[in-house]
Amino acid sequence: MAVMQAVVTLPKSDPVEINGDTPTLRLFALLEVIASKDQYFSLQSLADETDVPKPTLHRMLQQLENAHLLERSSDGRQYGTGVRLRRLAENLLLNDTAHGARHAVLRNLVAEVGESCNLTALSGSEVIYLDRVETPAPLRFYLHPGSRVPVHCSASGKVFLSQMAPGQRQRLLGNAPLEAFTPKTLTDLAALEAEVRNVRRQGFALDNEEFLPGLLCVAVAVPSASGRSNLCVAVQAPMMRLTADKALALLPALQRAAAALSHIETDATPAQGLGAALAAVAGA
Amino acid sequence: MAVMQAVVTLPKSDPVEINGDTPTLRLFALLEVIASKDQYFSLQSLADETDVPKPTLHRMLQQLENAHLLERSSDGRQYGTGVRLRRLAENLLLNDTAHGARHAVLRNLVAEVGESCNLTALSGSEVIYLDRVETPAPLRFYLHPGSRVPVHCSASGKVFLSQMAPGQRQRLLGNAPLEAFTPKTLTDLAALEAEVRNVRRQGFALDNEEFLPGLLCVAVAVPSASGRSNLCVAVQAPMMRLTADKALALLPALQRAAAALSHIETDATPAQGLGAALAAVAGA
DNA sequence: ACAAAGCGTTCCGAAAACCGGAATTGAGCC
DNA sequence: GGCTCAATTCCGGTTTTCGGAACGCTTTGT
Repeated sequence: MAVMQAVVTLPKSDPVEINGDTPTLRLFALLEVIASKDQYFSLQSLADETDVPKPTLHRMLQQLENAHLLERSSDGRQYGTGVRLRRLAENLLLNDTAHGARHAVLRNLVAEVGESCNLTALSGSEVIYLDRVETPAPLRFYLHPGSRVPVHCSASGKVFLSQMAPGQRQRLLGNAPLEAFTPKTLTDLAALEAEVRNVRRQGFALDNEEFLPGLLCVAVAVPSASGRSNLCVAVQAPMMRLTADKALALLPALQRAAAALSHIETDATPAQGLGAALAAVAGA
Repeated sequence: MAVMQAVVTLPKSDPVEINGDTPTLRLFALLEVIASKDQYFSLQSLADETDVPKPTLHRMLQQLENAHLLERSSDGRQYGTGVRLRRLAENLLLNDTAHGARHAVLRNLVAEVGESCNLTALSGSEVIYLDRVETPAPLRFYLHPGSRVPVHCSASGKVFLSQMAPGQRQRLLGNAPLEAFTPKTLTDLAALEAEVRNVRRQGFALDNEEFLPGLLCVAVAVPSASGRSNLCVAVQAPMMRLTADKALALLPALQRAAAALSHIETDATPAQGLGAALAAVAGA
């Protein structure tokens, strides 16, 4: 990362273009800027970093607020995401039409490792299961797609935490106690922080009976261009079949699947569209 | 007009409104319809279920496709979500930790008091439910997030009123008569004024069947630096389970939750200057 | 206490984007 | 070829958007 300098004056960062040939697309570009923030923001701060005229920005934000896509802290100076926008985002990820391609990758992975695999995302303060494929083995833990699990005691959750800035992580965890689901659940903030640092270093996370007794789980992030991903692939199995040692041996397969999923996310070009994604899967 | 005879044709399901006062909002409404689909769709199928004229729909979809928000299969007949839209959805959820943290506090509070809890804000002349967590008990009053309630007959509303300057309060209430929802609703301006003064003195507000018969509700303000926060936490329950006496016993828990929420708000606020950023770095 | 600065908000005429009925093109099917 | 159904283009009337300038409110500085 860049060296911190004590430059007291304005950071005066790059302009951050709000492009788009139509008003609507400009609005989307604005939303993308907003989506990249992990803090509330003011009209002025946006005006500073986008060189969109203030009245224009005001109108845009007002429009989004009226539609409940954004919310405003009622002193009128801070904006944040609204209910409707969050719901839209969740539905998009859940009903994703690239779902089929991803599902194929998961199915493949299950065939290779022989245990149930999940695709997860972070939503609010919980991990949500976007998709999953079951092991053929008769003994299994079943968590159906769409269900949610706390961040602090799931492998995927710990991966997400490991990608956050310290402040953001603190905000998410600091205000509610860490609920214990099993004796092995990490309920101490310092211990969790250490574990998270560990996860960041090794690039994967383990859940060793921290959520359900007898359940072991390994997760890796699906790489994304930005370096911060909101998708994880994970294997899970009863400890009876999968010990921590054996789980580590599955990492290469997991990482291969993660890479394939990453391609699905980025590869699709308008010219070839869905075909390309499907072909990529077939090649895997 | 001819007599209709061969009415054998289409089931003609419900229209599915695409509302919105501006072109952009109409486009969002369309995206919401799309986001609810779990498979590819054609222009025609959308036209059938939304009664938006085909050329209009075509233009909208084209616009979204050009912006890579949607993708189209190479034969041009099937649409699906695009890379950019998925990334937007992921980023939105990924960075929305403020909301996640607030939700966690609410969940916690519900676990403690055993009744449904809400987070509310003043929006215009009404109280809006920002978020809520349900009691596990089977008997409940359900008001979903995003719904609105009048100020004069809700606990949160009275808290908001109690923080206003007299002139502001008068402006808000003076224009329309106070609608009576139950026999207990305060419809007299002087009575309401007295109640509000009461609320300010004691620091919390009670709604004793003033909005819905059988519903009791207690609210406290989430403290803010400015001294006038427009965020409230509230517990609500059927009087059958929660009498006014018992409700008072929950106040300490409520206030603790309010304090926690207050921290989240200030943490997630960019504030003035570098303070927040430096604090975050120091936390590393 | 008063002035200055910063921020959100409102105004309004010019310019751009949107709308959708009607007509056109292009596949796929008797 | 003739027919059907879907996607696409046309185009002029209507609705939105745009943003410089000016206005108020609050905070900051002296």
